[in-house]
Order: sequence, then C-alpha cells, then structure tokens
Amino acid sequence: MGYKTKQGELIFGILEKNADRHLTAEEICVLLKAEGNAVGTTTVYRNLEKLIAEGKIRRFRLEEGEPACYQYMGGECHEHFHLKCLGCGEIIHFECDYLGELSEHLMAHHDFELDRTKITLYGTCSECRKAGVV
Amino acid sequence: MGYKTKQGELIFGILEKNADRHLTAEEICVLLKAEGNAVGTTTVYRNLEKLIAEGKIRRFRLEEGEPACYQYMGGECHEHFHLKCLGCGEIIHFECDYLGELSEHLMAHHDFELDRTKITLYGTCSECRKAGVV
DNA sequence: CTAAGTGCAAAATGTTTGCATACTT
DNA sequence: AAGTATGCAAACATTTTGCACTTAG
Repeated sequence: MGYKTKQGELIFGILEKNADRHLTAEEICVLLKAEGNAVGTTTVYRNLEKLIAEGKIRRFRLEEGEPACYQYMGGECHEHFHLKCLGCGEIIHFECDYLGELSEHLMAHHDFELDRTKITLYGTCSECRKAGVV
Repeated sequence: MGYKTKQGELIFGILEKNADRHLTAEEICVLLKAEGNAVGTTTVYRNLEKLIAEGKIRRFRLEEGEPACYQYMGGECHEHFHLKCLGCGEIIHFECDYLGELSEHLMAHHDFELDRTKITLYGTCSECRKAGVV
C-alpha cells in the first residue's frame, strides 16, 4: 500500500523547497500550477494527510478561521520542542532539559503522560517582538 | 451601543453556569433549547462575538476542523492548559500555575514569548494508561 | 490484472451575511 | 421614532466524500 505517483512527489517537492515557510493547501495548488504541474485540490489534501501520517510534514492552525498550514519537518525532529512564531512563522526546534521537568509535572500533578514528540508551542520570537509584529 | 436583550442574557447565563467547561456554539444552542429558551444559531454566534470583544469569554480552537469552544473567563486572565489524550481523545482543560513557570523559562532561556491561549499538549491520560490503550 | 491514486462535482461542516421583522431605549 | 438585535434562509470557505477513470506495481 502506497504507490509512488507524480502528484505525490510534486506536492512533497513543493513543501521541501519551502521548508522555511508554511503553506496552505491552496498555496500549494497555486505553486504547482505556476510550475505547470497543476494538481487537483482533492489530491493535494489527500497527499498532505499521507505526509502527516508519515511524519514528513506538520499541520498548523495559526489563526481563527484561516486555512491550515503545512510545513516540511525533515524527519529527524521528533524528540524536541517546537516553538512556532506567530509573527514570522518560523519554527524553532531545540532540545531542552526543561522538557523533562514539564513532563514530570504533568505526571505528578495531572496524572498525564506527555507525548514529547508532538509538542508545538506558539508565541512570538525576539525578532518579531522587536519589530513590533503581533 | 448595545441593547440588553433576553437572548444575550440567556447566552451569557449558559456560559456563566458552565464556567468550568468549554462549550461549542452548537452546545450552547442545545442547552438553551433544553431550558425552553431556544435562540437562533446566528444570534448565538453574534452574541459570542460580542462577549469575546468585551473580554467576558474566550474562544478556543483545539483541533483542526472541530468547532470552536467558548468559555466564561470571569474577567480574570486565567492561564489555560489543554491536554489531549491520544487514547480516548478526551480534552482535559484546566488552569495551572505551572504555565507561568514554563512561560518564564521560555522567555529567560529561549527569548520566546509564549502565547498561553494556544497551548495543547498531547499524551495519555491515566484511564487509558491503565487500560493499556496507546 | 489488481490495488491504489486522481479529480471532478457534490456534500459536509462551521461560521457569516442579507434582510425583513421585532425589540430597546 | 431611531437604532439595535433577531432569526430564517442563503452564502461562504475549507475540507471531505462518492464515483468513474487512470495509473503504478
């Protein structure tokens, strides 16, 4: 299960090429069309779902009512924090001992076992705070 | 600007009475109807918008594609945490002082200003751990 | 040849808008 | 009376589904 298709590769290609930013499903369609490789919206959504399941990309919902954004995540970023800046969209990845503390706190006080592979926190990076964005 | 209406008070009343939980717009409609005070969906949405603007309630978006949830905030700026169990899908929402610590840590060590309104962590609740789910 | 993928049109979902009517002040 | 609010129906926007057709293995 899982054939390799031209469309699937095109979609992944776009995300890979734009690893530094997040793209909506529609933006992906537009970019593909601009390349002369139009792909149906349905197919884009279905392939995005697959890529998420494979852990190759991530979906983010940034704003109320706005469409979801997708972004290439490499494949190696599973054991750390992701901080996503709401200003510039940049994703900051890092290892941090504090993760252990958070995890312990949740278990001790809330009887909840944290899945450390899915942590994305939102906020504003120093650049954007300086620039007054957000 | 702003007349006091029966519907507006009913809607706020429901939120106030359910200050301990999240309610979707639809749930609010259902609860109102159950009270024998049916209010139109449109009106519910419009009043929710107003209450948010006044800072009396807050809107949360937990999951992709799922409806927004609204909750009475008592005028105080409570820190709000969401834990989503990957086993049963239940969302545990509550206030916790630890959020302040996490927030300070991120600012002090990572120069990142946390948006406390968008925090959802994933993991496994005690029930599901016992049941061996996940 | 068979399973999987594609893409159009249509449905589903949650939310918003147009507008005539009803209510507040 | 004048200005708001209501609520139905219809519009919206994003995402999903049904289905006949194409493509990969």
